[in-house]
Parts: sequence; structure tokens; C-alpha cells
Amino acid sequence: MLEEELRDAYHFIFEEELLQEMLKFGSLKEVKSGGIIIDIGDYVKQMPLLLEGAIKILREDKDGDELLLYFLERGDTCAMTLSCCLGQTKSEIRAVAEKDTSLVMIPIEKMEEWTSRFKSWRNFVFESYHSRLTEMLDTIDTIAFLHMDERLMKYLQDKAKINKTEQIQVTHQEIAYDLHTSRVVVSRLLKKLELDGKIGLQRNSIMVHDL
Amino acid sequence: MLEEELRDAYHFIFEEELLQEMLKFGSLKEVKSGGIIIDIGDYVKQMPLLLEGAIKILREDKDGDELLLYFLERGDTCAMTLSCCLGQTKSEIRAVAEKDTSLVMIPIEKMEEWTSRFKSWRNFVFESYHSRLTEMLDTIDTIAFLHMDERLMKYLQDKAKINKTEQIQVTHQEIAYDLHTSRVVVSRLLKKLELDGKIGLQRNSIMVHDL
DNA sequence: CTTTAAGTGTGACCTTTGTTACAGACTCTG
DNA sequence: CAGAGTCTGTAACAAAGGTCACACTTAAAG
Repeated sequence: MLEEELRDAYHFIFEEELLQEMLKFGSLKEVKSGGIIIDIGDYVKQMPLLLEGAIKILREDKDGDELLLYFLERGDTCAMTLSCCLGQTKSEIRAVAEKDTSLVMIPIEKMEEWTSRFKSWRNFVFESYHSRLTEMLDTIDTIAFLHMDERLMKYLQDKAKINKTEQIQVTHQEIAYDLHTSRVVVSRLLKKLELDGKIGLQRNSIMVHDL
Repeated sequence: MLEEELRDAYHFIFEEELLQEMLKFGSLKEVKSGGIIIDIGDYVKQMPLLLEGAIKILREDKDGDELLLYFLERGDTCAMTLSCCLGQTKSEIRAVAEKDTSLVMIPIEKMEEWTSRFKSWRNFVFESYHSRLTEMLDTIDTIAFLHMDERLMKYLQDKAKINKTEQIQVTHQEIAYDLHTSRVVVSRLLKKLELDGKIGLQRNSIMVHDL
């Protein structure tokens, strides 16, 4: 079960020996949609690798206001967490299952060991950092350079892509949290998108036609 | 000269053998304040390590609008660049000397080699990634959660700290570029800060009292 | 079938930020 | 010192986004 999923997601990246190590020391964790995988302030003792599903990574400010940073998919790992593991610091972010998700949890002791032993692991770690930095840059571009209506469109696109459906299950309030704005603003802009024929609005869901 | 500066900045992080390698393969580069070290779209063939001075890292959108991401100081390296080197991709950011600055430039072939040979180098790379991610998170917090007046105060504080002076040499227009807003807005908010007794305004410079 | 809670739509209004325009001040150079 | 270029201050206005209030709809629960 774990073996199959692990191979599916990672056999083309990691050599056999490393996969065996992962099976030996990693444990499978399943999280239902909406479940919190890591919360802000948590000490991270295990390193999650995504097998199936999707995760959203959120930032929170001192007043408890949230902001969506990015989504992670199969084959991704959370470089923020990686970073926390290596630095033995508390998590700076919250990871929430976007849909039902399965993960392998790797004890952090193994990470240090694998970093010297396996080149493929080193590359994976570097590449994770690279893609997370890129993702963060993209996030910064989005909030710095785009207006709320454009951010909203991007959000709907991303959400549709991650969930592999044009019919997004979400309330206006949830969107407002993710984009760090108010429900009223979201409703207003969504209605405008609907009038432009770009989306269709139903209670608890949005049909994305053509953004 | 190079040796002295390199030792000054890095002797407590890297072992002797690695320092020797750096001296052997690295070259000294000096950049005047305002000089561009790396530009967006550049292929990065050498990895810069900061010896003395300070660098600001900027992002630019498609319309040429800029945004300051963060400052780097002695002992820092640009993880974005690092990332580019390893991934062999173009630079996503612009690095500009905030003041007169000296750097060691390391050929990227060495980096891969050192990653397997020196644990201290691996740790340095990981730590750089970690601090850059943290810095990016901080940047995101700033632009997502703070109002322009607060961002301006933070900017002035950072700038004073990096330049080790309360008397910042900068025009309103430059600040506007860094914060991605307009000169008029900056002048307006600065005047307000002056009326609150927090800063003093002169032509081409700002005295930071108490923010 | 009522009651309740959650979700949505919308008007009115306010604050923040961005834009345009222009005046005055300073600095450098011939 | 005259003129050009740069920098700063400010008024007037526009646009984006946030807030408050309230009506209406739908779904779930008793």
C-alpha cells in the first residue's frame, strides 16, 4: 500500500536503496480534506513527502489573519518544513489538506544521514528549495503587482487545477480568508466575473468557464 | 587582501581546507554603490559570497515595476542565485549594491564538488536557503498585512540598520520604487512621520529618530 | 413544517492608495 | 546670476478595497 504509492510518486527520482530506506523508516499518514497537517508554532519532528492529494500552505499574521501562499501536489515536499527540520525551529506556516491526502512521514534523523549518503536525496532537497523559492516569488508578484480581481481569477484557476475540476467547492468566505480580504469584496468581484460570463455561481460552488 | 576579507567573514563557518579552495578558485569583485551585480534574465555562472558591504535584492514585474525583497549583509549569499546556479536557470531577481561592496565569485562547478566534499559547505547552503525563505516570508507578511505607512517605517528602519546610520541618503522617488508605490504617496506619508516627530526630512536624506 | 444557521447579493459609506497638476526650493553649470 | 534639472510639498480628484447593515435564499435540524 505505502510501497505502491511511494513507488508511483518517487521511483523515477530516488534510487532503489533510498526507497527501501524510506519504506523501512517512513510511516504512512492519511489526512482528510480540511485536516491540519502542520500548524504554526509546531515543532516538526517528521518530514512529510506528498504521495497523493494536495496541500495548501498558509501564513498567518499576529491578528490571526490568513493568507494562502501556495498549493503543493504529489512529488512535492514542504521546503518550509524541511527548513524547520534542519534548523530545529518551529513551523512558520500552516499546512492544510486541500483534499484527502496521503503522506510518508520521514524521521528527521534520517534526513541528515541521507543527505550525505544519497546524491538523489541531496538533489531532491535542493530542487525542493528551488521550487519553493520560485513559488514564493510568484506569491509575492501576485500580492504586490496584481489587483484583487486578478488575484481572484488566479486563485480560481489554481484551485481548479489542483482539484482537477471546473466545479470548485468553496464559499465566498473561504476565498476571502485565503486572499486575506473580506467576504463582501469577494462576492462583489465574483458577481462581476459572472456578469462577464467567465464563471457561474452556485451556493457553495463556482463553475469556472474561461478565465 | 582577498584572503584577509574572506577569513574575516567566513573563518568561523568554513574549515581551513575549504577556505584554501575558495582562495584558489574564487576571484574578488568590487562593486560601487548602485552597481548592478546580477540582473533579471542573466545566466549566473558564478556564485557570489558577500565579504563587505550590502546588497539589495529586487523583483520586477512585466511592466518594469520594481519591488524590494530584502537586503543582504556580510556572510550572506543570495539563495536565489544559488538556486539558479544549481538549476542552471536565468536569474529571477536583480541584485544591486546598496553601498560599496566586495564579493568573492565562486565558479559554479566548484559548488557541486564542495557539496559532497565539505559538510560545512552543505550546512552553509542549507542555512542560506533557510534564511532566504524566512526573509521571503517576512517580505510577504509586510506587503500582505501592513499598510503603506507601516511598510515605509519598516523600510526606513531596515535601511538605517543596513547602512549603519540614522541619516539615510535617499530620495522619495527611490523609496517609491522600492516599495512599489508613487512618489506622491511617499512624500505624503513621510511628511506625516515628520509631523509625528519620528523623522527629520532634508533634501536627499532622511534622519531617523525614533520609529 | 417551522426554526435556525449558513451563504449570498447589494446599497451606502469610509479609508487608503494612486493620479494629475502645479508651485516652490535647491543645486549645478555655464 | 540665469537657466536647467532635480527634489519636495500639496491640493484636488479618482479608484480600489474595506466596513456596516440588511434582505433574501437555501440547507439542515428538530
